[in-house]
Amino acid sequence: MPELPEVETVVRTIRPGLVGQSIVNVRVGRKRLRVPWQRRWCQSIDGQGIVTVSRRGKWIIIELDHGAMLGHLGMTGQLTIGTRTGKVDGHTHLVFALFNGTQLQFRDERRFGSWQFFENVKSLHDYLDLRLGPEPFALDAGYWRAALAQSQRAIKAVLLDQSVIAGVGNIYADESLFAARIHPQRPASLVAARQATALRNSVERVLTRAIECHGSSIRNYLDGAGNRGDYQQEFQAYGRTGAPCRRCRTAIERVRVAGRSSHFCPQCQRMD
DNA sequence: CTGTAATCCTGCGAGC
DNA sequence: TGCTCGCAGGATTACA
Repeated sequence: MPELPEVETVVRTIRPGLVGQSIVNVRVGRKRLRVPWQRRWCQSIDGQGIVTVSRRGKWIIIELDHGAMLGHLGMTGQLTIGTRTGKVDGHTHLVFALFNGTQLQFRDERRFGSWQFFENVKSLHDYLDLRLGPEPFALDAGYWRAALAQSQRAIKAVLLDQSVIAGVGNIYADESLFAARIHPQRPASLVAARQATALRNSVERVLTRAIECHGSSIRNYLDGAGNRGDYQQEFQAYGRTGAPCRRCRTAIERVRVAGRSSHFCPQCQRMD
């Protein structure tokens, strides 16, 4: 569910309520998340102050006085700040009570999300650096050109590969490819230099605009205050199978690329 | 190094 | 109404 714009929006909406606060209690649900929460982490976290809240790719980093928590929203994760009396259902797996009476809650229907605690920030970043390429903003042109030139994979598969570029998911890959007029199945190495640059710019533009719209809410996504995003109203390709392309009226098609549904305009986005 | 499929889960809409 | 099927914003692993 959440890609970079949604994660960025969550971080921005929870940050003011978290920084400067301290965690006075941790409650853990029974059901296991993708990465099992270690009970001993509760001891480590209890009583700690929250120093910063940030994002790297689709990951959320909550830095504490000593150590840091690393979270991922998976497909259906919701991280919100509520009141201590607020309702939590069976899908709420972590509740961090704060000194001021509010609480940070993690709710996740499908439980593809995860939360981990690291004793020090360095080890957390080592963990991320192992998995993530550069952020998609101000992406180095040479790096991007080389990344595409040396890959025979479909261009969309490269966009979705977090170790090449961090933060792009299925929605924004489709939207960026549409904007740059590139067919999702086109081998990356065959994307011309001009097109590669166009794609790099499209990714940045699409993500920036999506952040302005507070992300896309199709089904589950909510920001840190429990509000939906609006970017779904601006989708050009994603989820528009059969609908007319907003540029040329040709019906949008859907194919499978890298195991994911991929939406594109067969007229605007040519294979050759 | 590829690509593909399966895996972890729950919920929803389509079709019968 | 109730059932089954396919699909869903992600990451990781196994396997051809």
